[in-house]
Amino acid sequence: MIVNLHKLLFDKFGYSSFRPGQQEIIQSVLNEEDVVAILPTGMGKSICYQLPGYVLPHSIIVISPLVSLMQDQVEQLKKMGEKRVIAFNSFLTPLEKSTLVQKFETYKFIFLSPEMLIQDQVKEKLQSIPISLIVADEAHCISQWGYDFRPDYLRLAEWFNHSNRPPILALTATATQHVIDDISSYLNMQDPKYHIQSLDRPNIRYATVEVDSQSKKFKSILKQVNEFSGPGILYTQSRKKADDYAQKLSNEGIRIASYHAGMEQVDRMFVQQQFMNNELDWVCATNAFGMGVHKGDVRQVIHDHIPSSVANYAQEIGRAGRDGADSLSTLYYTRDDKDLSIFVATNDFPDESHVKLLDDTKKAGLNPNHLVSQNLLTETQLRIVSYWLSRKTLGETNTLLQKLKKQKIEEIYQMQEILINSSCIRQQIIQFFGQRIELKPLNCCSKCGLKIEEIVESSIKPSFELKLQPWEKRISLIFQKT
DNA sequence: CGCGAACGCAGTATTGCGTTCGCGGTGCAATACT
Repeated sequence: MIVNLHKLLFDKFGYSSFRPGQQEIIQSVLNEEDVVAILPTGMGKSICYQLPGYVLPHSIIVISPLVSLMQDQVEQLKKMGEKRVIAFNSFLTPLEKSTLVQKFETYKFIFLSPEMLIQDQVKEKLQSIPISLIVADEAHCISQWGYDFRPDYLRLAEWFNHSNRPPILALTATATQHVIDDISSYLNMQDPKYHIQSLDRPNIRYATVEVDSQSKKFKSILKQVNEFSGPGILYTQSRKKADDYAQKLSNEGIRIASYHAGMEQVDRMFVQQQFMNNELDWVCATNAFGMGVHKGDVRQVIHDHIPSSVANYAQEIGRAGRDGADSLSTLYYTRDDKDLSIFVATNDFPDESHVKLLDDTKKAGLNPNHLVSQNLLTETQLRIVSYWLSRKTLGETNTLLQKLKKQKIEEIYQMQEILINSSCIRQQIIQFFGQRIELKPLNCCSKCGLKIEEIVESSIKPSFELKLQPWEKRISLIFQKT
């Protein structure tokens, strides 16, 4: 297919050149190859399917993890003048859904969740219309969520598992070899092309600070947020802590709000909007916050805990400095924090008793949903155990769940290891993704001479004048060039 | 599991000690209520 991609890029998107990787990915897509594309955060992943949309003749299916993300992307495409676009999700009424599903072929871009994708009426319709491309957006979710949170992520290939299916494009910013393997195998890819960009973010400095108590941690973080302005994201491990920090800092005059899954959807959207519009300088959030937050000038990301994996850590700190300007990530932890991280990660993990309970219930011909209403199983536990039990024997399911739980714990130890050993943090993160760093900036990380705690501790009480100074000046020491 | 807030206690002003208790992530779709 001969297409002037640069002209199309300029005409439709207003850009005069591609960012690294984009053109190769788009070319592969137009060559009808299966593609796994790994681009660092902020490197324009959506262009990789939006541009082919103007070349390819038929519909493009985009599998998206969050309804809010779908809505955003639909809005973005509509703003660009594309009307043939739909987010097919539970915001629609049953009547709207049954009407719209019949008109799928009239849409250029159809956004769907994995859960919606495998519903019978959707599945059947999609099998009957011409489709040019299937896109798995944020494809690491297959690996990250499929096994123990949203099992429908492991079922994406069910409806297109045939010989003349359209090509598939998987997009993500974070992927280890293991995740890449999961993506290509669960999407049933045929001899996929890999387009992998360097995931190193030289403009982000990695600070880690070990403190000896929770209260010290709390105080240091308050001080850092107070004295070094944002925009920034403060990640906590619980909803309550997110609220606590936000309230305390808000009382001290910081424009901050909390964000977590315990909040109403509209409030969450409002906080995200305010943050993106610079009406808030900080968001204090659980790991619910981040996907789809396209804000270039986030200068800081702070953690008050040990993230549940190196991949999650990389994802979260990667939300800083998308504009390429110097940014700082700081992780505060205590010696015991890993225990809480392990508890949180494995607390509701289904075990043998849950598997037996569901197996017995099914054998007795009873409705498993009663187990949830009787609080014997959580909804997630039911979904996970059902998924595996319907595909494996009781024994296999137990073994698998045990293995998954062990893996989750192992991932936390891996994360902790990065914090406590003496090697460069940047190097360790990049090695984790099987890559090498090209250039180490000065004051690269806490292991390479960055002393963030001294800078935070030595800073003078904030005054009106100080607060007016740009944040870069306050800690310019960190960002001296090599 | 393990932290820390809250409480009870002693005994009368404030603090300190021991114990109990609460708390801990991620989302879809659909349903049942206002």
